[in-house]
Amino acid sequence: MTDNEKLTEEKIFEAATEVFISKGMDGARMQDIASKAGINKALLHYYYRSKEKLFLTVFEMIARKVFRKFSPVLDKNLNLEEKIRFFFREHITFLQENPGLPAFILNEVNRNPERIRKLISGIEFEKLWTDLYEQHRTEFDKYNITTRSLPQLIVSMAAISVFPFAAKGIVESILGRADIDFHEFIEERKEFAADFVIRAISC
Amino acid sequence: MTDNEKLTEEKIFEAATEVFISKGMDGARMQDIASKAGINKALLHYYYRSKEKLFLTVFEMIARKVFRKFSPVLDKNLNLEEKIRFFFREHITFLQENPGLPAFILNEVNRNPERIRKLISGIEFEKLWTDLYEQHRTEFDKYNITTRSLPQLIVSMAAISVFPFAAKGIVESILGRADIDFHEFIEERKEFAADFVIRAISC
DNA sequence: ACTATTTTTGACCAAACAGTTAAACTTTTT
DNA sequence: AAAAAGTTTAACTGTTTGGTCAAAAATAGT
Repeated sequence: MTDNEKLTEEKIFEAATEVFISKGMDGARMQDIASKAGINKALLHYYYRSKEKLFLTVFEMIARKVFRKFSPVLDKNLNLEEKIRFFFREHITFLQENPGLPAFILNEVNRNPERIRKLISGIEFEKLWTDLYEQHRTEFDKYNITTRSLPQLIVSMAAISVFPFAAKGIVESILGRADIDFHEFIEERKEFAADFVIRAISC
Repeated sequence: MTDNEKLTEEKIFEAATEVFISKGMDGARMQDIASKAGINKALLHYYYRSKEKLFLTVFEMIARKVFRKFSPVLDKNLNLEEKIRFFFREHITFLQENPGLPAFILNEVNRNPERIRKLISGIEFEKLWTDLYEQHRTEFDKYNITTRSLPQLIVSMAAISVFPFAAKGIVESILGRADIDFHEFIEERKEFAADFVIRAISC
């Protein structure tokens, strides 16, 4: 039955996603994934031939999901300030719902750098830079953002958004000492981050 | 010979540090560490009883090294702006020399959150916050930095400094597409980051 | 109802792995 | 120089792991 097949394959994929995110490629056990999916270990290899193949499927899907979250910024018809607010609101909300993704991706990319090359080799970055530049040429001039400093700005924005989740354990621990709840901190961060960046560029 | 002993133990520790940083706890193999140290695998267990013990020794040493790098900011007799410049210059330079540390620590803390609790339980954060506040009370008032926004600011500064290294593979790849060298990018970042933060708070 | 195909399982395998042991070798102590 | 203590090794062990296989169970095709 092709209906059942979809179900099983999906159950495996979901279980694998969970286990890989929390344990990483090396720490994950095929038996754990099978158990979590409520099936036999042999059935895992029936659907996905090897651990490597299963991992790659999961990793690509997650990476795509994450990187996709950066692009809506490009086609929104907003001015630079609105775009920055839009980005932090949407992106941090996405990470709130998927707090484990940054650490997972960062770790796996570091463990095997070729993975990222394959993933981003399909993206037309040249077009991306130029598009962004075209869209906000006058504002970039006004704010003194040059070809040289734009990457610094973008990496900084990604950092401000992603880092608290990538370092969740540490940040959570330290905030706890000051009686600050992580969730509250993140909620406030959506606005703080936008204000912060906008002030930084508009002086 | 206690001289030889030190040498062997040190050789093991150095080899273990290298392997653990590049492969992580789960990915590291005792045999690899032994080979890299130029010794027998049994000798590893003679000096450090188990993989867990060896890892913990290495991890604590690295974590201490990293966290220590945040504290000099507190006892330097500089005004807030100078301190921010000092922090980014020193911290980014440190990460330049140890580019693998952020990803390693972030990953291992995520993999086992209790580790961090033990580490930072010894630090007096309450004193740390208040010290910082005492030192720069007037400047904080002037810049509108409140008890509420200070943690946001500090996490943002850590993010701006650490993230490019934690996500080195990704950042390097994307920069490469725009013909920007990672090392150059980092070199420029020391000043960019300081300017960025100072402008963000002084408006 | 019978056959062919697909899905699922339990039992198994070889490789990899952390850790052990007993003996050889080296250094220190007396 | 002999005994004691500390260091290093090769060979081994028990377990965990990813992966296989043949047979059973379920489903689809006729």
